[in-house]
Amino acid sequence: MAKLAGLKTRSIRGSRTGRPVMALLDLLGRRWALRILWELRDAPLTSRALRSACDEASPTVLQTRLDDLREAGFVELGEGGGYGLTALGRELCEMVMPLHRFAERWNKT
Amino acid sequence: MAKLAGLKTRSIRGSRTGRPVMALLDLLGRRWALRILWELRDAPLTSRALRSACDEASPTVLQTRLDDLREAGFVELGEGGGYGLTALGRELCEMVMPLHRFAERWNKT
DNA sequence: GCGTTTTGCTACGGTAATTGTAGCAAAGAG
DNA sequence: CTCTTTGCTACAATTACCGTAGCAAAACGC
Repeated sequence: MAKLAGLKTRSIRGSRTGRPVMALLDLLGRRWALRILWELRDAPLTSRALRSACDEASPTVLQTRLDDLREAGFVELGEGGGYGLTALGRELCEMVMPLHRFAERWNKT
Repeated sequence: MAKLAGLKTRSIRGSRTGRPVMALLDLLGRRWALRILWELRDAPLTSRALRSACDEASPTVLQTRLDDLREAGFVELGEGGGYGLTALGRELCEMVMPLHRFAERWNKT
């Protein structure tokens, strides 16, 4: 119910302001969203493997976020099982990648 | 208390895994974090102006997130009042900017 | 076939984060 | 002094999230 309620109250696409960026920032601002994109960066993972990669995060949120990302068209569930990035998702992931180098330098501040 | 509890349970820098990226993804994954960076992209804003820009978000979270971003060194409070990005924050913001164009295309999917 | 393992996914109670409204003290302007 | 605006906080209510356990279905081995 938490999932449905979340999907009802929040409007991913178009958001309240009508500006697409806001909707995207809203989606990426939810917990584990960026992390999931990050972990799927170079290979699809099964739901269980993804959970392990995400520091054993609760399957409840992971599933919810996976649904969000799937509805947004960034993630898809392969027919042979396992979650992977779509073409659009890979494109988005390309923008998240530079954060790696940045975080390294940031840590030394 | 929510703020202090948040800062206690979560460890922004270094995080649980020790990898800086995870700490950064964790920080940016909190609500309004990305949005705040976005709204401060080209000019400092007062706390009230920022609130208006963020769709009248609750000042409680905004303040908490502002503290988080300040502790991380991305945002600073100018002596004349008003929140602005630090040099590091501007650098990070440069990586968020491309999301704008991307979101426009994404909306047409 | 039958059991075992793994898949994606969900129920449930507890905890933490977020919301929304109201308001404070301090600093500046008139 | 009065009025406005600053950054910031209290408080209760709602929502999101966590952690454990477990389900049905599909794929394995035998």
